[in-house]
Amino acid sequence: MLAAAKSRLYKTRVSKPRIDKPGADKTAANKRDMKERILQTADRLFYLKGIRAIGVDTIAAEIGISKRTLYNHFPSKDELIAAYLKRRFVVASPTERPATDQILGYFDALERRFSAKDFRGCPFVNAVAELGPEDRSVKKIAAAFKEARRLWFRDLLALLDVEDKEALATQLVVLVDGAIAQDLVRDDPAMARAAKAAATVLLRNAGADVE
Amino acid sequence: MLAAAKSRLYKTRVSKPRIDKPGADKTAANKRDMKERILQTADRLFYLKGIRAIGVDTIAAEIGISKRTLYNHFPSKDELIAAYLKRRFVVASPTERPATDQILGYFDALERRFSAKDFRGCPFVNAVAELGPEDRSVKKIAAAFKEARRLWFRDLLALLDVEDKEALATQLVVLVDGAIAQDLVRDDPAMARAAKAAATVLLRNAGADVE
DNA sequence: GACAAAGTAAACAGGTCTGTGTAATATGCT
DNA sequence: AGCATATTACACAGACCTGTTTACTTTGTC
Repeated sequence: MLAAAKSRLYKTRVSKPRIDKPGADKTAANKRDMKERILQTADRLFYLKGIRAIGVDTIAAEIGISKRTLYNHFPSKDELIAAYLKRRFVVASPTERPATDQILGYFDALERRFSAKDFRGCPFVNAVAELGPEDRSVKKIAAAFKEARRLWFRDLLALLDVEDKEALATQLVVLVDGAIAQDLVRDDPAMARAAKAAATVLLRNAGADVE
Repeated sequence: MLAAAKSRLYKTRVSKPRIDKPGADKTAANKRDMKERILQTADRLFYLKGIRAIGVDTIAAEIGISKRTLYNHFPSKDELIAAYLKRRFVVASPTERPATDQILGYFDALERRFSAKDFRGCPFVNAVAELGPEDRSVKKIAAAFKEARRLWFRDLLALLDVEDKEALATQLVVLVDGAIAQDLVRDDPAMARAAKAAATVLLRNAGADVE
């Protein structure tokens, strides 16, 4: 009764259902889940709508948690943004397939991504464009990602017998980012095919066996 | 005296120096100047700091005019953004130089722009990234610009004897935007050179006389 | 000198955003 | 059963943003 009497001071807070609220489970495992769930939602909204366009309120509301909980997992929006970008930092690992297949297949995968409804350009380029180059930490992550992808191409090129694999790898990432930028603005997945055609010419010109 | 008595109602507004305020000249010619001056300042700030990062207050304060004056020239910030992008919509006109020189020279010019202190990527791509693809008008202007540049390349290629100039023109703009995106993130003007080298290979492969 | 046009400062309305404070409540673990 | 911890709802501070209003001033022109 004491609790009830006290709670009358606070608007309409007597005893809410609170049945299947998302944050109900408080085990250590689910605490990690919560962080991951916040990241997943932030990823989707930041990427689709823009980092500046999405407030922390929106993210919390989308998950169904309070803003306070979000701030218990991430000390600031900046930290959440950094975590979002770090989580996007995934570079494909080389497979058993022939190197040329993997390189040219990358452009096929790109075209498939362009065709997806929820594609909205490169999250790293977008973040730098949105937050400005003054944001050192964001730019650093973005630059690291771009270099990692360049190295992925370079290591595949090393398996081939091409001249100047460093330069060629740089040209390939230029083609990739160019296709992405063009598709972002023009909504034309064929840009990936154009980039692939160019990549094919460059590979053949460098002495690789293509086709 | 009456005016003085009245004005006492308003804080500290008795008679300010107002000597060489920018908006002092009110001829029709200078009215155009004012609009242009607003656009110039908006351009610089929007491009360097980002459209969302700059408020209309900041622009007005930078010029030394009142916010009201700015709103007398542009009915809303959206209109100012649109005018900013339209003003950026400048495509080089073809010159007397040989077509290959013009095409490859474009990448040299790109490298020079990358090296400039105030380069910050493609204003159209940045605007789409910042404002989101839902902003139809911005995306439309951006797409039109990209297409205009592609046509510029295509018309130059038409002067050469190359096969499939449409496809090659697309590949060239992919290289241009790729170099821009890479430089934006990595601050490396050499990206323009990498794109130029790739363009050279593509041109030669298509049957153009290069070098 | 009078007047219209354009500009000015400053406050304001109404909105959004990040981040914090607080009291109450729910849950897992011992 | 009791305790630590996580979570909740909600209010709020403080900042900034777009756009408007108001009373007044400056300027060129007639």
